[in-house]
Amino acid sequence: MDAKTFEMEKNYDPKLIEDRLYKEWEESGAFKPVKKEGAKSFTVVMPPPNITGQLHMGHAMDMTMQDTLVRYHRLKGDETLWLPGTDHASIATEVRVADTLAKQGITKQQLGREGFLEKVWQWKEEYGGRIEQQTRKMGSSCDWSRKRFTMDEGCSKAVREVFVRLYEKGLIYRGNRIINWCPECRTALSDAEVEFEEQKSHLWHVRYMSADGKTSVVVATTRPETMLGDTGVAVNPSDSRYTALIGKNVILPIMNREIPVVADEYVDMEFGTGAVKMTPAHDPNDFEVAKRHDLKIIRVMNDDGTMNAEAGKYEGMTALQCREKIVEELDSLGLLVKVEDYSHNVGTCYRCHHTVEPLTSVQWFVKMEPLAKPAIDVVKRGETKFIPERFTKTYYNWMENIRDWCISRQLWWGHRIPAWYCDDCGETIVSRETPEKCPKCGCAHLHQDEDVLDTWFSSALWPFSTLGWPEETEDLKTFFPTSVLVTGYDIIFFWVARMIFSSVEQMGKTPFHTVLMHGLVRDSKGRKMSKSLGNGLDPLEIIDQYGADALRFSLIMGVAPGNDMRYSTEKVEAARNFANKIWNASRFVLMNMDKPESLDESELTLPDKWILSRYNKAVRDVTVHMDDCDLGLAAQSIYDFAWGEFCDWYIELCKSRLLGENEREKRTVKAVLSHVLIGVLKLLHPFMPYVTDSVYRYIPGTEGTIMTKDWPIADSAFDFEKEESEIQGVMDIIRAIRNLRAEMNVQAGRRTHLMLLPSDGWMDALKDAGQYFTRLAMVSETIIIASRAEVTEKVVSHVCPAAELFIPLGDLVDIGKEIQRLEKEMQSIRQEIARANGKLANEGFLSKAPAALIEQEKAKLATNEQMLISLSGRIEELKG
RNA sequence: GGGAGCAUAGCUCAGCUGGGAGAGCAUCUGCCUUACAAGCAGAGGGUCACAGGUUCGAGCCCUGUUGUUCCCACCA
Repeated sequence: MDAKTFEMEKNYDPKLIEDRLYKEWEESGAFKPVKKEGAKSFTVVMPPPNITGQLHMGHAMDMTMQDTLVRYHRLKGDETLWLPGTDHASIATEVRVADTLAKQGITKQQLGREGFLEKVWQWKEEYGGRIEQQTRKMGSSCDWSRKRFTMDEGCSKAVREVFVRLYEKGLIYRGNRIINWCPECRTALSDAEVEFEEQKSHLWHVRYMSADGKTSVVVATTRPETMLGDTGVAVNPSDSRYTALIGKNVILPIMNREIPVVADEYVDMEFGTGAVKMTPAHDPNDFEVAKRHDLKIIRVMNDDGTMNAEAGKYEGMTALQCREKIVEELDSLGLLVKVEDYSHNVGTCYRCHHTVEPLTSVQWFVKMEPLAKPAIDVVKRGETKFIPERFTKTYYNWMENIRDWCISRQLWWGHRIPAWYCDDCGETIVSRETPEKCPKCGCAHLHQDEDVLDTWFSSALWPFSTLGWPEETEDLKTFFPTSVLVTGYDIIFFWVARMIFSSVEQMGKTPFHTVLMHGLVRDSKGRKMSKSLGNGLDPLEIIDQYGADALRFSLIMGVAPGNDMRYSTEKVEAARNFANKIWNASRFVLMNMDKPESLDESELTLPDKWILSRYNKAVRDVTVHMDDCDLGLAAQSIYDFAWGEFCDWYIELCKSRLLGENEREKRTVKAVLSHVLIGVLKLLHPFMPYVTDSVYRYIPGTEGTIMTKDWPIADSAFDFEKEESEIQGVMDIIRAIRNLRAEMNVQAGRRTHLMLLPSDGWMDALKDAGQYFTRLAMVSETIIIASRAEVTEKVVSHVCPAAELFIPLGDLVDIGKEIQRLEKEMQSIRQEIARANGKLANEGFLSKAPAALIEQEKAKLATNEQMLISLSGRIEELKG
């Protein structure tokens, strides 16, 4: 036994391996791209986790998929870069740090902007590294020397550059428009950042008297408090109930303000009373109507969600308090006509989940229409493909209906908007550099816009800002456009779409040719993992228990792209078992090897040729699936080959020669074993990097890490179609023997004789197969017979395509039951024959099915007919 | 209101351009057979939601129905 092998424990223990191996990979520079003549580049940018974040199952899946692709391409010899980084996560981080400070009794305001930002940077230093360490634990082979942060110097420069360019093209503007306002976070939000949730409420019907006091109109509203800001009532122009009122004024109750009745198509005659109160400052639709009819806009709410001076005596109340009071007052005035139960969707903040108030405010916007169109076109032209394809539709749908993007946030942590205002003349200056003086009036009284940018503004530039843009760097030239973007379908709008239009606009190209989507990792009951439910699982704990390879494999195998998956311990255990299987198969091979052996084709026997041929198939399958980004299928292919064919069959089939005395045979077996084992390790390495690399190093003749070796290529010299079907015949016989033994309750340790009557053409394949039956089917002696007449003992028998087999079992055999059993077998063969005959009698099938398929059916039919003859012959004998 | 996904073995899920339904777990039987009990061998278990259609042939393609999940829109 080789000294190296002796070190191998009986079970694979990830803890002894992972950290040490990762350190070695990283320090050796194996994660860095290697320039090679003629090599293609393969680039993945990591979706940057939040600096406040901790690794969760979603990240684990994301990282695993990326690493799997990256390791595959590295093995294929591509110039491969996986670029890691973190996101400053403006609002999330600010809220988080502010909360922590609040617990210490400190407010943001006390610290002031500078002081607060200092705290956040400290926080970043303290926690920003945490997720990096956790990413390492996953085995992620990203190039840490290139790691980036969305607020580092380069990314900040890219942000300014893009902002200024868009401003200069008129695609960024500042305006007073209705936006989503989170009173809790005290900032504007984009449409994408609002989540709707259904809430039970009421629909209040309120009577507004006409100015002349002769008539009235009843409006229905879910938000009575906003009536304080009403500046009109709208009805549908074709609504005969209200024709007389159009153009007249009504009196807004409580405020006693005269407001006009206008006609607008927006109003649905069927809903409510068919008359809608218009509150342009607090409702997006009303805002649009107001613009068309030149209605006044009166904001009645403060930024903190309380009522302002425009609300008169209600000033200072929260919206809800105000609602109660208003309803009371309307009731006492006799203007409350009725109250209906009503449930409707209320917008909430995606960060703090408090109710979002639509209100008018001066903010910065990106004009989307001119950006959206070319971004749709690149996908239509196939320059970026979504996997699975259905997400293309989601993308189009969003892009085609997109509204302008509100990008300013009333926060401190983030990229400050590069706009300055002249205190003297009011000029707005947007500039890459901090301006010294006002270009219009020449004064130096400038102050910068207080706001920061939406965090997704910088994320949108990630595929090129991380590569050095706007500088023309080597990396940018080599690695842009990137290859595959791996991310969850939940951030198509936030991130993927915005990267595409930003890249098309700034770089003139799509940022990646493939978007590989994955779903959510849910808990075992199918619920979304979340902090509030407390059902989240810590990937690090799983790694601690089962190893990183097991976790990785469990997140990949059997998962279809874009589909949600349920996490289950059983799955991880199964993956852990597979890692152990690989470890032990390797251990077996290595126990019997002390030096490298080379393959000599002339020495190969039936099982050798079979496994080499099957191995070729595995190589082809895995490669195709990897190229298609079908990681789940690729993993399945390796699993099936490694366990189901290599371990279960080849290793067992080769043992008689390997443990025998013939040195030449031994060398051949060793050569085949190591050839296939090394191949399996390479195929599996992208999925299970640790166990594969640690085993690889035990193999005689290998040097260094497996991760920088070559991806296997199927060698067609080792395709053996004939041997594949021959061994199929042998395997059928083995299975039949095992089956018969089990059925007859033969003691497991008892060996039995075997008599074989080969079918036509099978003699060659079977004449040396005795060794396999001996080892795999507890056969003591195999006797090839020429006719059934040679069977003189009490036997059980079975018909396989390759042979009829007989096992003498003496008194265990009950002739009556044996006849029954054989008749049952005959029955199923008859059904098969009927099925095949039916097909072959079908004119349509014969004329339209592929020739190969027809031949296959004919062959099967012939085999089955042969088997039927044997069976009925045997039954006749038993009966006679 | 619009769009999408899912429905396959007891459970969780695969199933590539249509060509005899698969895996893991669970269940039952028997095995510590010198790589592995985290293992080996054997067995049972499915009208591929339902109804039509296309086709020589449908789990897969088309139409509809039912159930379920999600996304978008936001009729006050």
